[in-house]
Amino acid sequence: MGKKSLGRQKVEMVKMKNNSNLQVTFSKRRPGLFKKASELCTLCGAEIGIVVFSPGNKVFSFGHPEIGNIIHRSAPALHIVESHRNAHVRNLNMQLTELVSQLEVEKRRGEELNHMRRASQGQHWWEVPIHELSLPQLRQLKSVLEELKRNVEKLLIQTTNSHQFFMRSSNAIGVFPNNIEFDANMMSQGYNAPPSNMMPPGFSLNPEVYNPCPPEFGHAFF
Amino acid sequence: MGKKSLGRQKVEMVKMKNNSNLQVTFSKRRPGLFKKASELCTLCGAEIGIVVFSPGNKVFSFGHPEIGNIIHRSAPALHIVESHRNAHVRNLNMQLTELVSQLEVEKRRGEELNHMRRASQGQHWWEVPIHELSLPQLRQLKSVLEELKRNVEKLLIQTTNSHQFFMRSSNAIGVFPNNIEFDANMMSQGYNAPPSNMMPPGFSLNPEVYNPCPPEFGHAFF
DNA sequence: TTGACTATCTATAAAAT
DNA sequence: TATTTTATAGATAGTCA
Repeated sequence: MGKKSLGRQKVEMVKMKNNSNLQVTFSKRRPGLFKKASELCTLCGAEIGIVVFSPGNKVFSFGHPEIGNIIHRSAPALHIVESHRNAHVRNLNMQLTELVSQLEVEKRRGEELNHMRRASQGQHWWEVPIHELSLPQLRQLKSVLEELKRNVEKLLIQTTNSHQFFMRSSNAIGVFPNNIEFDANMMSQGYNAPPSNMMPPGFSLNPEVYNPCPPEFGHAFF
Repeated sequence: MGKKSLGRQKVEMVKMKNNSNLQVTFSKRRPGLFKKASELCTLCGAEIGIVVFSPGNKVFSFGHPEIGNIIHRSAPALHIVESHRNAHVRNLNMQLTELVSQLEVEKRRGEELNHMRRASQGQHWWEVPIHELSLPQLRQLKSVLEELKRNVEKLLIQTTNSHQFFMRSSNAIGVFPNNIEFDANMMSQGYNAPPSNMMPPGFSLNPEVYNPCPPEFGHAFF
């Protein structure tokens, strides 16, 4: 009897022409990618976040570890400054997540707009909801930002206070290397910053979330 | 003659005990992961962003496509509202990247603090630079947020104007489904949002950036 | 879609260099 | 410690159910 199949064939590394093959390949390779990531997390203790926009514009995400694990893994008897820092990070994370979701919505809406334009060539291009949606979204964003700003100002004050406290209680300050530093210039030139993400359980804006079998990783990272 | 090597052996899917093996495995598998991602991008036209924190706390990132490509790939003769949206997204992205980098620095500092605490048990736990660094960082963040808020306000005004323009030029508004909607409640309950990121060329906060051979992808995504 | 199945390609653990 | 080699483990293209 002859061979049942030719088996796997080599595939040229260019965008696939056949669109249905492309879909199948994506559906097979995307979980492969997430599996590789999960293995890297498990074997090496790495922390990984991945976002994938599929050719059909669906969103898939992978993250390890879950945000909750990170927040709670700090030991109970921590130093006051560290808890301030944790609060700060937690706060930023929450606010950031909100910003990110705004962005995501904007992006998806843009894609929708593209689709509608392509789908209705010759028809009325203005028949899109974008100008309707922009106002409430921008207003929402504005209020989120205002709250974020207030929070940061509060933290600034708190940290100032604890800083002064340390100035009084220890003279060790200043002898350690300042190995993390900012300046305003840096910010305006652009840089390479990794994304952060947070996905509380029980709610999904839309995307499929990879929730693998091993307990080691969840669907949020930061 | 006997075999020169046993070849690849199966490895159990748990965190590796031997720390130097772990390092080696990470160094081998991380580029493998990025390669898989790049293949998925190339073959299927997917858009992917990855961030990896190594066991040694280095940061690696992968992104496709480059932010610039996304911004410029919109057709030249686009409708005014869409260009507003693009400006909006671009703006949010830039600001978000700044927030994310702040978060990243906070996170790394937290880990450092943990390391130092573990490393110097019984020594002076207050000998950490955290209370030194917090002030400039918080101040920096505050100014970034203020700028972000100003930008959003500006966009809010611009969008309001274009909205009014459309109100005058078309009566099609309102007949289309409002398929993306926010409300403040949603924001406070948490949701699943994929991260966004932006990494302009020529600058790196710290992390290694994957800059693969094929021209198809760069080191930024969004 | 959503998986099996097979044959083959690719990634990589260990050893050698 | 980094690179190359060896040989197996794992991923997946093509196919069909």
